[in-house]
Amino acid sequence: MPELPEVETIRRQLEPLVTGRRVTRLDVRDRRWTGSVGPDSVTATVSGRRIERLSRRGKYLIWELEDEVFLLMHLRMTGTLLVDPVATPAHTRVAITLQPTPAEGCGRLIAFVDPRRFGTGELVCGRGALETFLDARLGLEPLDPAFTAAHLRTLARGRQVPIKAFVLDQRQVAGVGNIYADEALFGARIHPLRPAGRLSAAQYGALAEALEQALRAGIAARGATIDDFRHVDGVRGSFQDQFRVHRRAGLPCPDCATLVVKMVVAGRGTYLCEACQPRPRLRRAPAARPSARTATPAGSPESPPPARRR
DNA sequence: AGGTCGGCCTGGCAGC
DNA sequence: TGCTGCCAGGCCGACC
Repeated sequence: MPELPEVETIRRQLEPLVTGRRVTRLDVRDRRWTGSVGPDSVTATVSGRRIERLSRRGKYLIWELEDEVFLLMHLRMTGTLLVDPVATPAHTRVAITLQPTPAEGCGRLIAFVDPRRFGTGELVCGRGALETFLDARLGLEPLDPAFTAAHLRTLARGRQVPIKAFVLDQRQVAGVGNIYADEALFGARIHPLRPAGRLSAAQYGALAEALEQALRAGIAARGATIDDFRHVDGVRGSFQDQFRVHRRAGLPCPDCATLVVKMVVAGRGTYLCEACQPRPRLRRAPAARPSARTATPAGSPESPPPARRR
């Protein structure tokens, strides 16, 4: 599923092919693809405009068109962008035709393909509106120089949600999805269920670093292909070959050979090594008391009844 | 306000 | 073989 490295891979491949060219026509074939602005309006606004830049923030791919028109694409789980597919692929939701260049003599077709139809397109007019849109949805990316241990610690202060849920929250940490969250938490030796606000100072540092490393490794490998993700020419990414825990339940941890386990955190399949990522101790009554199994019979002199809390 | 959960969607696969 | 039903999950909105 496309996370930051996958979207960045697409952006880098697409950028030289589209920058400076004019959109002949944008054809929205699935009316549910567009957000607040209707498909006809998206078509009318985008068609005929020149592409000035292709940028990215978090998992959004941003087509920057002339006159401060921005088309924000989100691939969600199964979205892919294909350039000049041999035939129009099944599940094509949007088709973009680019004006021919003198050198090529023919236009290019870019297809937004998305079997599960979770992907979306959003049209935003004006740079201020773009910033407002993004700032409301996205926090800093781990690749941002300002994304430090101190930043993470401040964000997480007082939060009780599991750290995995926290890093998956795009308003906190932009660009991280299920794959890179698992890999980064393993890299930082942090259990995914640990409350976000209860990491040690060293752990915030390790996590900030591990998130950045995981994303950079993903970009270097041109993303991960589990089932749907493809490069713009249909080629697969290779980061899945470097997974250390993600989707490796029952296989040995690369560091200690303990078998990787799968659990559900924040509704997501979550993979970890329980030896390398020790489970947080449960917060309970301050005084340790004997468990029911080993307790001496109630009322005996050795075992006064435990003090009730509150 | 912080946290949890269901809905969206459909291909693939396990189980019968 | 063919059917049913479950699972995957990013994001949003409803709910507690």
